[in-house]
Order: sequence, then structure tokens, then C-alpha cells
Amino acid sequence: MEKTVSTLEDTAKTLKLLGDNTRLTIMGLLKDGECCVCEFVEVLQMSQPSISQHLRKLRDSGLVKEQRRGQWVFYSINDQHETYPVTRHVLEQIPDQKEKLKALEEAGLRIRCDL
Amino acid sequence: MEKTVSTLEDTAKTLKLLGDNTRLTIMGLLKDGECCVCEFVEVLQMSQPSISQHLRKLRDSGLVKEQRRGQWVFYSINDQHETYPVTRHVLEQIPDQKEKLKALEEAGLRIRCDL
DNA sequence: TGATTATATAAGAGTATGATTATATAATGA
DNA sequence: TCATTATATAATCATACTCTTATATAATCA
Repeated sequence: MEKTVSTLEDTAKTLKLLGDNTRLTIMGLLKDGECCVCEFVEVLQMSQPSISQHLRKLRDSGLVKEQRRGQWVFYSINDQHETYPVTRHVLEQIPDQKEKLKALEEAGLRIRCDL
Repeated sequence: MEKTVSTLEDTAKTLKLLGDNTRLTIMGLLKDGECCVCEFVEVLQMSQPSISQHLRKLRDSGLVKEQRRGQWVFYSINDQHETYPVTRHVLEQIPDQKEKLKALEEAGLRIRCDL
């Protein structure tokens, strides 16, 4: 039970970022591990630039980390972020997004990159 | 430990509302009990219409309730709201706003309405 | 090297947001 | 009833947001 109180301003900033269906879904997908951009595009059925722009906001704020592996860029949740406790709790309160990834996997579209 | 999972959309809507410094401060003030509009105006040092508009958003979404008592309108947190668990957790993670109300009280500006 | 795949960035349009100013409504009290 | 106090609403404006389209960058592979 961590009592890491963040500033009100930092918290508001994080909540604003999470307060968008697309970004909240992205974070929900990342809850179970990393994903690469094309997976978000596939799951969310949105244009690649739109996804990239959302990811940039999440990355700029530090909520997610990115790591390039070959031609892919993988994103993951930054659990070192100041407001991570709030983020994690939020992600525990929304419906699990795992099935969406499972559907991807069954369609053979899941990226398994072991570079 | 309630596991009331709300829809992702409802959660995003709530987070968006909380993701604003003014509204998050308002909710933080309400955490310790009801407040009336003029108290928010005083504490936040913002114009009355601006505060009213933020309160309307919070009320329209159901995050807060309003109750008129005489010439004052008191607002309080609606703990029956679908996404209340997330809201409460968020409010537990931000710095306490009690001192601001205490300052009001000491200045004789706190409304004690017993209608 | 050139073609392909994955991702990022830039520019533009349409919409939403949040503040201000002015005004309306509601309750109180002389 | 009229003036005052508290609050809500409407109109306006500047800014921020999110999407689309077009293009740039980066890595891979033939």
C-alpha cells in the first residue's frame, strides 16, 4: 500500500492523458506487457499516425517507455513514473484488454520480436 | 476492496473531468465534506462563472451532487457514481486540501449553513 | 543499392475546452 | 416591493485537442 502522494498538478496531467478512450485502451493493453505500434493500430482500428501521436503524448509525459527492436518500436508502461500508483489503480478498474491481444494472436498478427 | 469494474468509456470520461487542475482541486476540497460555490471561488481565486461552469460539468456527469440551502448551493461528492471507486482512490493520492478550507475558516469566510 | 515495412513528424481542418464579460434567475431582508 | 447576495447561463474568444493526408526517417531484405 504505497502512499506516494504526487502533486495535484502532476496527477491532473496524468488523468488528462488517461482521460481519452484511445490512450486509456493503449494503457490497458500495456498493462499485460509491451506492445508495438502496429499492434495498437490493428487492435484499435485507427490510423498509424493517430496512434503514433497518442503514443508520443504518453511518452513525452513519461507514462510509457519506448524501445526500438529492429524495425519495430515497443512501448511499455513506465512503473517509475511519479504518478504510476494512480495509473495502476485506474488500469485495475477497467475491463481487461487481454482478449483483444488474444484475438490478434489468433489472427497471427501478434508481433513476437526476440531481437 | 471493491472490484467494481466500470466500462473503459465511463472511466475515461471521469478521468477527463478529473484531469483539470481546477476540477481536481474542487473534488479534493469536497473529499472532506460539502462546500458551496462561493467557497470554491474564494479558495481557488477564480471568477464565479468559471467555477460555476466547472461545477456544472461535474454535476452533469454525476460526479457531484448539488443541494440548494437558502441562497447557497452546496456541492458534495456523489459516492453512488459508477466510477466513484476510481475517484476516491485519486483523491487519496493527491495532497490534502484541508488547510485551504482551514484558512477560509480562520478568515471567517467559511459558510456554515444550517437551514 | 533500391524496394519494402514500420514508425514518426508536419501541416491543416474541425471541434472541444476554459476563460471573460454581460446578463438572468433565485433567495433574502429592509 | 426593491436592493442585495448567491448562483447560473449565454455569448464570445483564444487556445488546445484529435484526426486526416502527405511526407520523412529508420531498419530490413533482395
